[in-house]
Amino acid sequence: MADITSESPSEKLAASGRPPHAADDDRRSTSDLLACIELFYFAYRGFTCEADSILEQYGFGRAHHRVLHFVNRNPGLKVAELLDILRITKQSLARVLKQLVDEGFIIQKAGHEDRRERRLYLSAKGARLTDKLTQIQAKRIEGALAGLGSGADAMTRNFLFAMVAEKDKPRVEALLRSQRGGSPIEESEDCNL
Amino acid sequence: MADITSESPSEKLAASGRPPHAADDDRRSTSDLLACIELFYFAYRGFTCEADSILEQYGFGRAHHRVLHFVNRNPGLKVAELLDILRITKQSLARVLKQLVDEGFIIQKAGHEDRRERRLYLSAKGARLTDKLTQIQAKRIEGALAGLGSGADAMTRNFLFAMVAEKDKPRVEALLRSQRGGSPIEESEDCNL
DNA sequence: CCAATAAGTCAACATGGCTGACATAACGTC
DNA sequence: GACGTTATGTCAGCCATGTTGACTTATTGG
Repeated sequence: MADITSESPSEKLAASGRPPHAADDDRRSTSDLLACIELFYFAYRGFTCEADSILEQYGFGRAHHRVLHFVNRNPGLKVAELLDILRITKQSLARVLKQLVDEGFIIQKAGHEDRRERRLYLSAKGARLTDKLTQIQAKRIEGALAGLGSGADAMTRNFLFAMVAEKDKPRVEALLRSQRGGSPIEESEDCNL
Repeated sequence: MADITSESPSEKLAASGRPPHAADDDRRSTSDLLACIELFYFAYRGFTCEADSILEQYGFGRAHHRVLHFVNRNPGLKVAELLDILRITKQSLARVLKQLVDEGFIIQKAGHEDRRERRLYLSAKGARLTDKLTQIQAKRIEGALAGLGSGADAMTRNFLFAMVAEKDKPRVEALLRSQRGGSPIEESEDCNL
């Protein structure tokens, strides 16, 4: 695969005829970082666009997708936890959550310990849609990783985690742990957000 | 650095007490891909949030940032080209572009060949703001790459490029090339989008 | 009984997408 | 020089999804 994004001196020379000069090497090449900034924007667009077009068929948007995703990943999630993950207001969440519940994609059950809580679960219908969305995004990521060498997998995850805002890192770490750990979030003692 | 995101069998065992079983290894672990999906969301949020808070001080949003960014990267950009990069309607662009021009962050000049064209440039003021935004994002990316091994740089760019939607790839490739190539977009013969 | 908590709801507003329709100026051609 | 095309700008209105503030309801626990 042609390495489109790299800026090795030889390629720089070959592609543009401009000789590399010392100023380009201020730590990491500014040009490379600029390329990353831009790529991140386009990559995120690529990441979401296929799922968006499926969601559109259901009259849903990306906000609905997020709810489906995190409920899928954390069955029995409390509304308050979801709010904390998404960092939006309950009014914003309510709008999309209500639709998802009304249309039977998400099921709410009162908590058995504390009946004020509404634990969120996917219905079969909700699981079907979520699976479809997940598969399309997983496929794209898998395809992207496939072209890269071994270790790309872990390196990419580490890069992405490092990009997460500091204040979000503990939460994201807990989410990843609980999900790959196996014990559902509602039954863990130490993961109650 | 603790590798938070990896799912090596040993860690899986240590973290959750759940033994790894064969079904986890369907090509790439589904759990790892799910983690990537989630990480991409949180990472993009981390990527944008600092810039967003600066923009807010100016009464601008992410839409303004995109315009500033691409004009900075492609001085003399035509409105039509910008529309094609952003994939939004001219009405949506007009709203933010008008603000940026009215407030003196962006300068429009009629093209010298075709005077219908409005070539876009940053004013000194616009360049100052854009630099501030770029620096904060570049710093975050640099920080994220710093923790990873050598080669993370190129691998990350390649991963991100691979995530770009197929229909966008030629355009993104051209953008990267023109910018690292050196010849400004308005003077190149073969890059006229 | 009562204060605190989890959740839901109503109203209003901002941003940034969208569509459709139309205006203006400049270009190029017949 | 008239005319069709192109590049851009603009008006009006709609939608999705974020925000704030205020208030209700059900439930918990002291």
